[in-house]
Amino acid sequence: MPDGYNFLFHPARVVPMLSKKSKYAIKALLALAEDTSEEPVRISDLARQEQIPPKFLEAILLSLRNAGLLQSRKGKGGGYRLARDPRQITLGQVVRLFDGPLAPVPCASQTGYVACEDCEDEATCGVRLAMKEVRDATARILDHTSIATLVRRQRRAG
Amino acid sequence: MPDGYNFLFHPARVVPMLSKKSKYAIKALLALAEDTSEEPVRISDLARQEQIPPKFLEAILLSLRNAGLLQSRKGKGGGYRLARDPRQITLGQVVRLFDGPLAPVPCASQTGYVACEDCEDEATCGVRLAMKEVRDATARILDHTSIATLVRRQRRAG
DNA sequence: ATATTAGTCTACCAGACAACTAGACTAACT
DNA sequence: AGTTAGTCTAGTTGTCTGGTAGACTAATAT
Repeated sequence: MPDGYNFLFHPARVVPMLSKKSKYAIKALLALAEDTSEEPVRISDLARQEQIPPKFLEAILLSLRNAGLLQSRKGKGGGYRLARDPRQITLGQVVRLFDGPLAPVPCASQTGYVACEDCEDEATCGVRLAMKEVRDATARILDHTSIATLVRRQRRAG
Repeated sequence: MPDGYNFLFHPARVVPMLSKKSKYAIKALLALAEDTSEEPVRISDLARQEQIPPKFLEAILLSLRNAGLLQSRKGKGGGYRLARDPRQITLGQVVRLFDGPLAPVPCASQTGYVACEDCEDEATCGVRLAMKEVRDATARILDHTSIATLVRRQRRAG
């Protein structure tokens, strides 16, 4: 991101907090939550439906499975399903899985605290205090928004 | 950031929302606001005091000057000073200058809106709605925290 | 004038990471 | 045995962060 960056040029964000992985993961979980049939959904079908590069989605779903959020089945009739109730899957879990801690700065993180070496006194550091506020606000939102919440909202809006 | 990333290893955050530039900029502004003497402060002095690589700080201060937040004077007795009241310099301004929009995702941004091409209907997109909440909360904090606020807080804590 | 001081500007660099892609492998069903 | 569909390893490409080096220019002091 150039320093004097002119927003009129509509450039894509360079340092997105939310990676494509997180975004695709949420979209995939949402699609799986909305799928009423009890049959597993194939990667290829999900990829086509949600406009996600198939091989990329494959890696994402695998991570979600390893994290215990999804179940998989191989072979014919196989695919992916949610491993638990959509109310029990929060955006906070997903975002932390793919993008790491929510805090803008490691010294303000709960789940991934790391001290900064250039800081004399953490207790009085203004940057840290402000960033802790941001982290707390972000966590409050993402940890209280579940896949079920999003399904409900989308139904209401659509 | 590896997907199954183990936080126990305390690795430095890989996708920080707050770049070193923003962090150093805030620390420099803070130091300048706390400097009571009316004389300009040299880059080299500021760099030593705040533990910032001098040539890197140089570029940062230049950006802040071009953005109208700092004044500079060349030659002997020269250096940098705040160009305006510390109450009129918010963290939001600084962070947007160096890191771009606050929104985690371009389609949720006020200052740098860009539509996402894989999204069918923006009004019903759950990801966007949640990220807009995050953006609004972040903006509420950073746009209402000024350099003067941080000075006050540090005094109280120290 | 001229030497010194101190900011300005351009250019460059290494390493890391995001966002994909290719292809071999393995389990399950028919 | 053959087909289907997930698993896993290993790239690739392009971009950005966090820095460094060095020439240039303006202001001040002598």
